This record gives sequence, C-alpha cells and structure tokens, in this order.
Amino acid sequence: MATNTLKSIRGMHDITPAQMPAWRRLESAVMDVFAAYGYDEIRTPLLEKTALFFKAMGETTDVVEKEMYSFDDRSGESLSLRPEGTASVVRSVLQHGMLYSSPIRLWYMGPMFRYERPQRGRLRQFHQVGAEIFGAPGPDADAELLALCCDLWRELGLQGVRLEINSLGMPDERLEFRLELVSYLMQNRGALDEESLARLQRNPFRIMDSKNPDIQELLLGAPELHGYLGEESRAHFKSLREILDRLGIEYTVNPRMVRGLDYYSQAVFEWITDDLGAQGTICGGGRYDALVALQGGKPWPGVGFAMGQERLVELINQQGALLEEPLHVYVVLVGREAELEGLCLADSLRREVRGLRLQTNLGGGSFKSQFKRADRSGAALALVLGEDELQQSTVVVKHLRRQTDQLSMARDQLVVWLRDWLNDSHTAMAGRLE
RNA sequence: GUGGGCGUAGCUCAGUUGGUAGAGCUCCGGAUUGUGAUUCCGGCGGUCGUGGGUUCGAGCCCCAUCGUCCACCCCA
Repeated sequence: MATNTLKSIRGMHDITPAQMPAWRRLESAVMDVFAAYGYDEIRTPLLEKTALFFKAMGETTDVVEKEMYSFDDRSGESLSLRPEGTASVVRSVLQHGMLYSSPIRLWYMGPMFRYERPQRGRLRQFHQVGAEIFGAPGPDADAELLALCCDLWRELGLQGVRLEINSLGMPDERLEFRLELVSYLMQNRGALDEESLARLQRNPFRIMDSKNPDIQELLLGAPELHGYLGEESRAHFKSLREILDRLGIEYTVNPRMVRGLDYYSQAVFEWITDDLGAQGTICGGGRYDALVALQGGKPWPGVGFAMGQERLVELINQQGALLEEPLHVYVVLVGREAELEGLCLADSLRREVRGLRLQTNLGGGSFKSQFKRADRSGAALALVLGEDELQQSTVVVKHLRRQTDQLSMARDQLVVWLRDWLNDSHTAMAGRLE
C-alpha cells in the first residue's frame, strides 16, 4: 500500500463483504425475533445535543465524562455523537407523545460512538441492537426482554451465554447503602488500591465489581445492597425470578453487579460469554424508571437492553451458522454480439425467474478466463453464450459444482428450466436443514 | 488515561552475529487460439510504518513518533 494512503479512523472499522454473512445472519434473526414479539422499530439521529446525554446518563459516568465525541456546530451549540441509544429513544418518545399509548415496545439498531482505547470487542464506532419498553412497571416486562434475548441466542445457535441478574433498588435505597458502603471502605482505606480510592467519592458502587482480588476479599465484609432494599424492590426482584424460573430461563444472581450508567434502578442484567476475551458482556440492560422524569417527562417506567453487534458477530463466526447467499448463475459472454444478446437474456431471466441471483461477465476475456471468473464467483451454474450459440439460438448450461455433462438448450426453454432448477435447489437446501 | 506484544508484497509470514530484500497464497498471462476449481511455466506487486541517529554500510542497533493487537480502566 502506498505510504500516504489515507486509512480509516482509529477504532472505526469497515465491515467488508467477507464479514457481511455473519452481520446479515445477526440482523435478520434480530428482525425475526422482534417481529415475533410485536416490537416496533425506531431510528433516531446519530447526533444529539450534548446536554441530552449529560442529563440522561449522569455527568460523572465515564461514558459522558471522557468518552464522547463532542463538538460545537456552526452556531456554537455543543453536539455529540450518540454513545448509546436509550437517551435518544426516551427523547424521541417524549417529543412525539408516544407514551400516551403505552405500554409501548420499541427496538433499534445502529452505530454508537465512544472515544475509548480500542481492544478486542471494543471499538470507537460500534453497533448496538437495543430494545425498550415504556409504561410497564412490573417484572413481567423485564422478563419478556430476557425471554426475547434467549430466543435470539437460540435462533443464532449460540452456546454458553449465561445470564446474571441483580437488583439495584430505588435511588433512595441506594443512597442509604452508598453511605454505609463508603464509610466501611473509609475504615479500610489502607487496603484500597489507587483506582478504588479515586472512585470512593465519585462512584463507589464501581468498587464492588473491581477485578482486583484484594478488593474482592475486602468486600466480603462490606454491607450488601440487598439488605437496604425496601419491600417493593424486593417483591419486584422476587417476582422477576419466579417468572424466569417458570419460563425455564437459567440465571445466577450476582449481588456485585452494578452498571455503568446512572439511570438504572431495580432489576439489572447482563448476558455474558467466556469466548470473547475480556469484553464478555454481549448484552446488558435493566430498569430505568427514573429516566423519563430526568428528561423532563412525567415519571414513567422504562426497561431495556442493548447488545453489542460486533461481539455477537464474533460469536456467530465462532459457533453460529452463517447465512450464505451464493450466486446462482454466471453468464459467460464471448464476442461483441453475444455480449449485447447476453445482457438482454440476463435482464429477462432476472425478471422472469423470481429470486434468481445472476451475474454477467464484465470486460470480455477468453472462454478460459471467463470460466475462471465464473468459478470464483461462487455460482452454481454457468450460462454460455458464444458465436455458436448465437447462430443456433441456443444457450449452454454447465454445472460448476457437479460433475455432469453440460447441456445445450433453446433459449426459450431456459426460463422454465431455471425455475425448476431453483426449486430443486431450494428443496435440497431445506432437506439439509431438517 | 496506564501497561505489554507487534508493524517486511493485497493476505499469511521468513530474513541467520548489521553487508543495499525472499517464500506461499491471491491476481494477470501462457502450456497449438470454445470451458473453471488440479499440474507446469512466466509476469505484476515492497523507498522493510514514519522521522532522526550510530556505522564505510541498517529490515536488523539506539531515540522519537504513528499505527495495530491484547490487557487495565470502562462498557455492548
């Protein structure tokens, strides 16, 4: 590559044609599953006012504090590329008065941006699929989202994805716990590492899921959040667990799990895999009953999740089945007249044989080189149009993946022949999937 | 923001104690001119990430810088 060729921005990757089968597999499964649950799709702008994310996500979270792509537009207003989807969806739902018909179920998919140091499973432009339910305060809504995730994993053929859940309680319950936790940690501040000390004032909950073993040991003697939960919070969590048990969805309760965004309350959850290195959370979410009010609406219950598409795509490549859509037909055209005739033939075949994927040779070339391209194209069949065929008004059909004699047929028989062939290959495909 | 590994052809990599670059795959062409994926032959393709320094001489040593990967932090 030339030395001064421009490259893409750090942490922002092309999704190349070679990667598309896994992406399409994921996205078509996502659409199927959301359709099965009756969710409506929503798309919001990639840019929002910076203030939106400050309000929604909390000013001291790492994401808004140091990971946002923010800039002033030409009128001097601060805008940011969205670092997540929920804030925008809440904004949109309020702006368009959608809550009046609640409960509503929404899903979205698209790129998000965070200025982080890239590593495995973490990019600066990454993609999320998310869902939100507004206006359903009960644990049945939480459970529905988890069941939906479960269906998606099954649809994608993913193994070894486990569910961890926790309850963060209500804000006032958490506040009381926070005071006790901080005071416990202050008494043992000698045992804290530098990072934990820094978090002590600003975000003490994060100390709970520290990976430092010494800290984990210290926490064994610390107060437990669950002890501070009120009647309502405990009932919500208990009921959620009952529904999950009934649905046969396996989970473990992880009392140390906290989530990085300030707006969560009550039930939170993560779907985790061990097959992706350090960034093993492929889906995370929970309830955020305070968020709508935070953005200036009436208090309104909400619950949702977001999953990382890049992480899912990597899992699909490891263990899922890909959605291949190979070419059916490559048309070999030799000679000026055959090229013209062939373009017309291709045109009518695409129109008359529904679902046919057909490519014509471009740029001429010998029979030899055109067959080479036909082979590389992945097509199952080659149609050949040369001088001989032109004269006889025929076309040659050759199987590229099977050892059979090629056959020559009249041009007007081709449509019927191809329809039959396509039909047969579909039933053969279906047979293999059974 | 912190730590470590790595940057040589489009891809995967080799390059021995410093002596002015190689392989495999891919791509293009050919093996008596209408048939691919096997085989054989040939060809295209690199100022060795970039900029300095040491040296008669640097892909190799030193410094800086950028990129990339992995981990921390954080998160999906």
